[in-house]
Amino acid sequence: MERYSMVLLDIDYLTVDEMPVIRLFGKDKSGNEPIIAYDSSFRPYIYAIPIDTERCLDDLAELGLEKLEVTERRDLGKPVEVIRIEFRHPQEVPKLRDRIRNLESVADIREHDIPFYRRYLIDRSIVPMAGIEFNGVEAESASSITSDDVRIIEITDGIQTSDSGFPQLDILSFDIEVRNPHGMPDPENDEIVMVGIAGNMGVESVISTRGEHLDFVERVGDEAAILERFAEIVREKKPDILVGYNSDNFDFPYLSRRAEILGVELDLGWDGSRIKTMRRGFANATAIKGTVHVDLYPVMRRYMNLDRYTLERVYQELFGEEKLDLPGDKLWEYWDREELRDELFRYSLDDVVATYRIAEKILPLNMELTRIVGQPLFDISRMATGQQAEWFLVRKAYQYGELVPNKPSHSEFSKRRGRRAVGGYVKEPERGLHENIVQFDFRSLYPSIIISKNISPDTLTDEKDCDCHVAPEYGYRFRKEPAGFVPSVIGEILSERVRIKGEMKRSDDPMERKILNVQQEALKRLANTMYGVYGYSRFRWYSMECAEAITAWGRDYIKRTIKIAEEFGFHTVYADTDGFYATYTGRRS
DNA sequence: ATCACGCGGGG
DNA sequence: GTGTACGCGTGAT
Repeated sequence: MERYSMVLLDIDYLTVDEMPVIRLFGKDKSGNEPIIAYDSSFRPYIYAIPIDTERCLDDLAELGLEKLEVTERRDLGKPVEVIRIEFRHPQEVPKLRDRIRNLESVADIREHDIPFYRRYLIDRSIVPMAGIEFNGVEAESASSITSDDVRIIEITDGIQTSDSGFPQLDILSFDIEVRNPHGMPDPENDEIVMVGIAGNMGVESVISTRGEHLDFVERVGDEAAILERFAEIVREKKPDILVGYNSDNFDFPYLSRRAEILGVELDLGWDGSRIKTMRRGFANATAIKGTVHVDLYPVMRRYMNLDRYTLERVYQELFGEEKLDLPGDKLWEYWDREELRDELFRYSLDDVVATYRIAEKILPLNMELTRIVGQPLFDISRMATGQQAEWFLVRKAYQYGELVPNKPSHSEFSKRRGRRAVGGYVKEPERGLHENIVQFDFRSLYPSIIISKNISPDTLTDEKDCDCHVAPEYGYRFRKEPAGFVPSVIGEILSERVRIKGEMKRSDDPMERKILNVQQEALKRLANTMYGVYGYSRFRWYSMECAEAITAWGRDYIKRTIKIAEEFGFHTVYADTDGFYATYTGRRS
């Protein structure tokens, strides 16, 4: 047995002999070698909140459930007795949970919809995009499905985070060009003419059947060979991250269909598996086992606020420079006409390099969010900020011994949907040019209110004679003691941020300061998200009372501040939520 | 006012 | 994959 350490990139599970086996995909920190580590020690479980514990244990045993443990957790702060029900396989959970929920001895079931790999990350206290270490044994021979450059390790025990340094990530970006003479590209008819790749692994080229006189073009025989060469490069390089722009919904589905038609295998997974495109609601997501595929389009949509999110627009906003842009419906002519073709090659290269540059700029923040939230980068990069906040809280709930609330039912969801908390106070700006403007604003107004007024679903109470904070306008009451779940978590986030900012001030290494700055930025974003999620209808800790109380206190604070400023001779010309602008008149009111 | 519908990105 | 899912603007009624 040996101690292994690696950077954790991705996670999933397999079924071996009907039992689940967690797979951890990572890279050895020193040699940068790909590793797949198997852990067969983890089992799925859910909680039942019993009405009658003894009867419930009998009823569960009757369903064939043997591993039952009576234990204590808190439910929105209140201690409750629960039965932890262990299953043999994750897929038993959806099969049995309705029957368990419908038992007369059961009041409710909890944590029955936490994906198995997420449960593992939370319960084992490990996070992706960070170091982990474990005891294990090297598998005798890498199985036939796995290429020989991947080490296979069976984890025996002792998995934990390891805090040694984080190596430079291998990032590869890609982008395809299609010859589509009849409107939108149709993979049934329109061939792929170029695949551009760029990254920090010594790659920057366009793979194509033409362009032989251009030094950045790698020329191959036909379309199938373009796809094969692309697959070969990805398989050989095994980048940590593969990025595209709208690649979930365009490049990868298109590549897959063309590969199918041409009989090419897109087996890019470290285990030799094919890329897999999944339907995720209204959109797709393409996954590669091992390498993390990040589609920058959904990431950029969340990161900036623009009218459009085309690659050109996003690039211009981030770097202040225009990139080469050709009309999409004319690209096929650039391919067909020899005198224009070089321009198409340059456009292809420009696109893929732009994609890489955006990745370089935006991934550090997403890596930090991944480490803080503790779920895979693949998921984090496709999650709305509310979802990120929720999974962060799910992890915290485990640490605090709190039960995770269930997701709202369909009817609950539609009931919530129409409701919206009144927003911040806005005083419409006075027309005209104002001189000598003074600006006042609150630092992290909403997070501060949540903490100082202890606003949390578990501190909200109907008791009249409690030691409570009472919300203005609404009169909602929040117990002062003990600290609520969400305020505690935000408190942790903010104090961690203060610690990092202190470290940043002390550091004189510009590289280190930059990293610390991204970390504190990620924490700030998460703290600011926490307020909004109370009013987000799919949120597990949804509370319209909390959402309304926060903005009510916010309005109260800013109005009172404005009033005091006016007593000192200021005149407010514009106010919005957490700040206002004023002129100094000297007239005390 | 309320509701169904369609779009985003990609070529 | 312990699947299964957005949010907004538009035009019609």
